[in-house]
Amino acid sequence: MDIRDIAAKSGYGVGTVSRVINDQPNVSDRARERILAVMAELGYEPNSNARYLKMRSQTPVAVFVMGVGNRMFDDILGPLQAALAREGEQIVVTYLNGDVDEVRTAIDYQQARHPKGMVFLGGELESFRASFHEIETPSVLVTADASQLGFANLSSVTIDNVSAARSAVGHLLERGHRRIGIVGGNRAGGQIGELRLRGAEQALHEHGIELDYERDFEPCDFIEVGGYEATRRLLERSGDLTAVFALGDVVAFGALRAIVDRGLSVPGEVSLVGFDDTAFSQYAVPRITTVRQDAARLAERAAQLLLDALRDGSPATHELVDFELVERESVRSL
Amino acid sequence: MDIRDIAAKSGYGVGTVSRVINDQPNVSDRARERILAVMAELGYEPNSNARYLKMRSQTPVAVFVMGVGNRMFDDILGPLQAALAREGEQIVVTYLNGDVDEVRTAIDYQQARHPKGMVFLGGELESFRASFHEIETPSVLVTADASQLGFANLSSVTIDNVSAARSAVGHLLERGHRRIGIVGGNRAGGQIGELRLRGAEQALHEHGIELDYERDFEPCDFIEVGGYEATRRLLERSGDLTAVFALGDVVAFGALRAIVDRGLSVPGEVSLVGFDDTAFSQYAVPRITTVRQDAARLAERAAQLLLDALRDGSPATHELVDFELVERESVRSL
DNA sequence: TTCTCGCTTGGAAACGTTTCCAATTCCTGT
DNA sequence: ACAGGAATTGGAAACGTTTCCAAGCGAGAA
Repeated sequence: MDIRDIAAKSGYGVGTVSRVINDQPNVSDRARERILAVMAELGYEPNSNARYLKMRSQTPVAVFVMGVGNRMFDDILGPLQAALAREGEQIVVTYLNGDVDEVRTAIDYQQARHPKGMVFLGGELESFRASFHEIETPSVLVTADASQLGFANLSSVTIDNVSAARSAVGHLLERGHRRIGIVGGNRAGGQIGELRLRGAEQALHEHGIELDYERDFEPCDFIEVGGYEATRRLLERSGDLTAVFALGDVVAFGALRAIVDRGLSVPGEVSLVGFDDTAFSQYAVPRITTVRQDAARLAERAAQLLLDALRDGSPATHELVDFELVERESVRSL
Repeated sequence: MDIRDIAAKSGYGVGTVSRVINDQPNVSDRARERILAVMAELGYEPNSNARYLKMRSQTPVAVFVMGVGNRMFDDILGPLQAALAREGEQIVVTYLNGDVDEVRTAIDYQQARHPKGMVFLGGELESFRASFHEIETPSVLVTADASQLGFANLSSVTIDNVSAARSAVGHLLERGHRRIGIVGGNRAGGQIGELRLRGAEQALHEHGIELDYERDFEPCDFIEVGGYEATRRLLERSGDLTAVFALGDVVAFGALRAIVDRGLSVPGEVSLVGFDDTAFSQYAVPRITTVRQDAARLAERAAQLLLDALRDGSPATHELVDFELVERESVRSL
């Protein structure tokens, strides 16, 4: 069924029908009414491919979520969608679980549809350096720092991960902790993990302690089981740890369980600080001290950056949003 | 840039170029090579709108996630994407957070693009009865029961929620609990909550107890804060509760916190059982007894049903997958 | 040489829209 | 009654592909 069918049946021309469909002026009420009626009667649906073809218009903003199961991303996704929707921009999200080929395919696929813009949630972007440099679609990285990654063509909004991690570990240090284990940040070298690790190292260094990677650091993916296993190994290796810094709340969740499984209590024997301030750290028993990354604000700024680029063609920008150490119940003073 | 530009520059006709693009036979190696070279040189990218228009082909499978932040959905999404990808089907996911208008818009939008198929994750479908009846795109509901909802045109895969809930509450009953509070399932009447509630009621009934909705039931959304608030209210109202059944693990997470905040211990003073078996219940302290809903299997079956419908036009089917009560540490025998 | 047959190739038509321009109709003021 | 302008309308052209049919070509058979 065609716009021509509608035209024929309604007695008007295709031009008029098209104008009705697109809510354009210069159509008499009579015509509009009649045409709408016929469309309803025939159950007509415009063909969006033809439409997009003709309008040279683009498909909605494509959002890529790098890693499923990290609550932080869920928290960002909602506000992001809301902020974009407010300006009439639809989003289409693709979930990626890290496999390089999969990511490539997905990005290529979406790129081929010429999305208006793209948003990347999450950090394991290193392997895509090559593909990313070619991107000219307005794009923003959320939670990862494009400038540090060397993508001058992409915007990004993130917190200062190294400072944030430094303050988290600093907090532990101020409370008298000296033997601090660090868990999270995956081996492959995700940017986020790396930056947070660097912050931790700095804090330690400022207190005259050099981080012993071999002994006090255990990498893992940002997923509960990763945190659990990594912490288990860490604890096994160095029993004298008095605190654990998890590079993400999901990881902290696993860590908490691992600590308890070892017969230790939090914060009684081992203190724990997380990162992100997702629902987990707010509701866990005990409530977890963590670094708050404001998901809503991140999302909002990302949306704004994208919108700016879409509307005025604003150049790629890098933006930092504030973080905040939120003290709860999982850290004990020594 | 056009397929015609490629044709002109390569010295071949558009037909041949098109055949090269689509990897079709009947093209000499010489031609193929030359055309590929020109395409690379000019950085040509086929216009997918034109292509889809002409091929009357459809956009990828659209997945709708009804409610962001419920870990269960994340757990399903990964395997679902994987299973579909294995058969070459891409997915595009839309996140919905329950607002009726938003859902309508999103579904309309995706429908207009004529997706090959659709998948709905989650249950608050009641308000869309009208729209759903008109769907003729192969679609499957995951986690919700299409037949009970009266959508003969949709497939669905789910567990038997009422039996599962019955066994969960039965477990509590067998352990001697008599004063059981139920929390979760939202007021608006999501199917899932309703079914689980019914199962709980049955179990109680079988033990000669009639559920007092006013006193022992507190509805809430499937989100941590909902579980927290609802449980707080419940506990305030009836202090003699000896167990709480949360209609979802996320809810149980909030419930656990609320119980502890009241100075009660789990399972010492209050036992807790959840539903879903997401990472939360496995890693929580204490580990939560819950009803296992096999996310991977759910996803796999859903993918298969959809694929069948896509390939052979198999009719809508309703499928049940097994559930399992997994006993952990949050239930005490009285 | 001539015929056939199979592989390549070219290009017009079609997919379902929007857009633009020209044509028509309808008012309004004189 | 009529001119002139505004509002409405019709329909051809164009968007960038794929598809189909006809045509070209060469090689092997007769």
